[in-house]
Amino acid sequence: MTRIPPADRRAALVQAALRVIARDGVTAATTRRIVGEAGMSLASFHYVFESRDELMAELVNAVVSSEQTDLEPALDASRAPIGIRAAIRSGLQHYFDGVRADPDREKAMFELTQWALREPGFAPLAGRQYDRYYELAERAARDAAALTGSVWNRPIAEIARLLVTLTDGVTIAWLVTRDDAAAERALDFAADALAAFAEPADGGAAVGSLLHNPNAGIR
Amino acid sequence: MTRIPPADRRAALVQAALRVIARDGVTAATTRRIVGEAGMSLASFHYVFESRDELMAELVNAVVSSEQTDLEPALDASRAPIGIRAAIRSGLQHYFDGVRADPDREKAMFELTQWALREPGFAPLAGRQYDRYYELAERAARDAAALTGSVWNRPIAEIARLLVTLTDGVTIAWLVTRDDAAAERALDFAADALAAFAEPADGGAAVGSLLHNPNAGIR
DNA sequence: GTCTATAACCGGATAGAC
DNA sequence: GTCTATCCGGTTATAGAC
Repeated sequence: MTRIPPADRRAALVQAALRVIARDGVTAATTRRIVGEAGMSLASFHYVFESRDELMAELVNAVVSSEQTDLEPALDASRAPIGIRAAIRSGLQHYFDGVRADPDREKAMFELTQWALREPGFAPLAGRQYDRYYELAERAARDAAALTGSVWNRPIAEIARLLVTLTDGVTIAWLVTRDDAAAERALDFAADALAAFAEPADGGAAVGSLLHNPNAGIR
Repeated sequence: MTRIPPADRRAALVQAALRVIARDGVTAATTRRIVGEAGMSLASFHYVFESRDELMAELVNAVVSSEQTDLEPALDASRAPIGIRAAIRSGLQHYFDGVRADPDREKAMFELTQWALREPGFAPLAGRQYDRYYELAERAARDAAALTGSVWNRPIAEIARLLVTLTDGVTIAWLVTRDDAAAERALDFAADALAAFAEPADGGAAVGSLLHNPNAGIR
């Protein structure tokens, strides 16, 4: 067959493995299934990868660095300025729409985390996966505040962790129950609770924060 | 060997499987490993179980019905009455202490859920697992309100779902990062946010709720 | 470099002796 | 009823032809 540069072959196998994992789970991602998905021979696999574990490590790294889980508020430049609560809620909705559009992908992310937690020597990979999540959440939190002229009154790293904690919880519950309405209510709750940690950037912040009604906007 | 009633043998195998899963994960729970753990022969397994799937189904059912994950506030009858926020926080701490005391068990619960979600025909089992969680959370929410003379101003089923969503998120984050301080902060956050959904049982509820400061008690 | 063929092993499940 | 021995398919990884 035509020769393929090893780097390209590795990348192709990682992508094939990701498709298999999304479709059938980490357990189903055997070397044979992966090379089948990639249209290669088994020997080609072991020509560019020492072992299945080596591929899995590269796969998690690829997932982590390409991860674009989107918590950014869906921006519409032409729209009127919105409050921080609406910005958070919009970002959460954006994320959740992604989950609903591709549940298998989300299931795969959880499976990869748990696989890494279980596989000896791979736990740090799960840590890096979550560091990346926190990084993305932090960016989203920063943008939401900037967009609405707000400031967070707690360290942004804490806000980011809460965001990930909440989205994880909502995602798992939805994957199990597929209850859209309950998920939306949980996102309302999350937006309300997080908005309580933001205040207007100008001086008159304290009063606004104190009087903020955490129930506002929950239907 | 000595004869063992089939029901006892089934139970013993389920318990052995649970130990293997907690120790080494669902993937490692092969029939051979399970019978090894139980000190039986492979044939004994297939004498009382049609297949490995049949054991797994019984195992999840056993887990679900014996599940005693404890979200109840740690009560001390001799202690002064406490507010709803403290009661919730105490229950969450109680739960989290359990997670920290036996992380493998918690990891196993997540793995079982994901295994069921993935295995054809077993998704309803994951649903029942979560129904049970919601049931336990609902009981805890009811008790916390009764204990503190409060009433929930939202359906208790919603409170229960939020509780499970929050504990799931906190648990996953902790299993990955092992960051105790961050978990405690998240539990503070959860207690504050949930307390906003409770009011004193007597008439003067509205004002108290409106003025409730969701940041109170977060260190 | 890429292939086919195979080694070496582990999985669930079963046959048949006792 | 419980055992040992075995079947058979699937797994990772490698050997060796081309």
